Amino acid sequence: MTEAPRPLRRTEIRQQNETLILQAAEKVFAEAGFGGATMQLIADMAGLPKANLHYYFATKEDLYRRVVQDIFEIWLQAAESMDQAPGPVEGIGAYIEAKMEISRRHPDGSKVWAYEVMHGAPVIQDYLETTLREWTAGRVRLIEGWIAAGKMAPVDPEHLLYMLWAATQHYADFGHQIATLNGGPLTDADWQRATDSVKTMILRGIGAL
Amino acid sequence: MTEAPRPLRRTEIRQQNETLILQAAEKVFAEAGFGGATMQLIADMAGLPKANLHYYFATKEDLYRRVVQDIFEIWLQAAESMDQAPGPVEGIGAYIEAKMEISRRHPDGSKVWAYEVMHGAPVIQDYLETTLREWTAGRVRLIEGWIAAGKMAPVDPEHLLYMLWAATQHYADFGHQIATLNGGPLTDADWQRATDSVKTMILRGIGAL
DNA sequence: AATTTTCTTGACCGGTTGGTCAGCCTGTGA
DNA sequence: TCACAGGCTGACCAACCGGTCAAGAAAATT
Repeated sequence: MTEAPRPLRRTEIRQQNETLILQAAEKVFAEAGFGGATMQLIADMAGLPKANLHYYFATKEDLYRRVVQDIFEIWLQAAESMDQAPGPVEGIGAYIEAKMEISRRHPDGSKVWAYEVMHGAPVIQDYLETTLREWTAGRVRLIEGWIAAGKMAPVDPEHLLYMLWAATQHYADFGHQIATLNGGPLTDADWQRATDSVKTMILRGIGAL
Repeated sequence: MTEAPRPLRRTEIRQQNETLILQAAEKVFAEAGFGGATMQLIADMAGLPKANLHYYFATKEDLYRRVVQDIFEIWLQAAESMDQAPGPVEGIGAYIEAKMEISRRHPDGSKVWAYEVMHGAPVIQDYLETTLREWTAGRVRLIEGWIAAGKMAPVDPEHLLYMLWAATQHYADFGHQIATLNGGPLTDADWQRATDSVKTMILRGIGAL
């Protein structure tokens, strides 16, 4: 017997179904890519008829764009952990922890982002050229300040950022490969060890330890 | 006026067309993923009729599998640079250089590999479980030997390997993002600086410098 | 020169895709 | 209570997909 569904308000309905669809879409896009994903598959995963998806999201591209944008927001929030830190040990350490946590909690989102960038960023090119470029420039200045203050070795700030992104996102994007080599999904202890390893190697690599 | 095509031998024809198709396929699979790629697109890029593709490769999956396998071979060859090195500075240094060179020369291949692993490795799962696992186990022992000999800090060998893969392949898989932030494709000097940055940070990060 | 084998290709096919739409259902405000 | 706007969906469609095939062209073999 199914539980009696309490009547929902209009705004609730919209909110609920949009997030339901977005969650399903994130998963399907991560598993199959944009071209491999089908609206029918997303609909089935969301438990809704396909036509209902098109009521909330006009086209497949619109839906995909929303998924990518949502991920970008989460991704940018982690950046705040880097600011207002006295030095690289705290700032970069916190950033690594935040990014590793995202790789763990939102592996599908990370994959969709990777997929989008890998294929030339047809949807979020403007974000790369504006928001991401500005954010990067700001962190480069921050790192240069730390270097000038003698708090870390004179590494190239851009390539340090690339390494931070690469090392942390790798645990989401290549999670399947890691799990295979690990003999199964990473446990809590595995994730802790991974985070510690990345932090130790990078912080020592930039001469901050 | 077109140049008179010298008559080709059978083996030449087969060889020539197969590599022509494989090159086109690598590019298209990298740009669109397996699901987004179409045989028609690959055929157009190779300058052949679609039916001709199916003469050399029975199915789209067969063609895709060949592309992934070819990349895996190149990828494994770079591993040899790590062996027969007296210590981590030479071994890991050479490995980073080899992997960076692959990221530069075969960015499409790297993307197809990333795409394959990201989507659960449906085609090359057996390679991960056999060849890659054995290779990894061998390098873990190599690194453990270097640690025991006091040639580097006691880092977790697996996570060091993940960082090597992540940092180097990032320049291929996320090349578009890097080029955007860089204001254009990386020049020779940019690639040299990138390689040096990765080498310096990682080698210092594992206490080998 | 004749014959066999390999290679090439336009035309075609069943199945699937993203997207549409008319009509129905259901909260909401008067 | 009633009218209306927002939410829902089965049925449908043109376009496109991977793959097939028969018939012809070209090379190898006899």
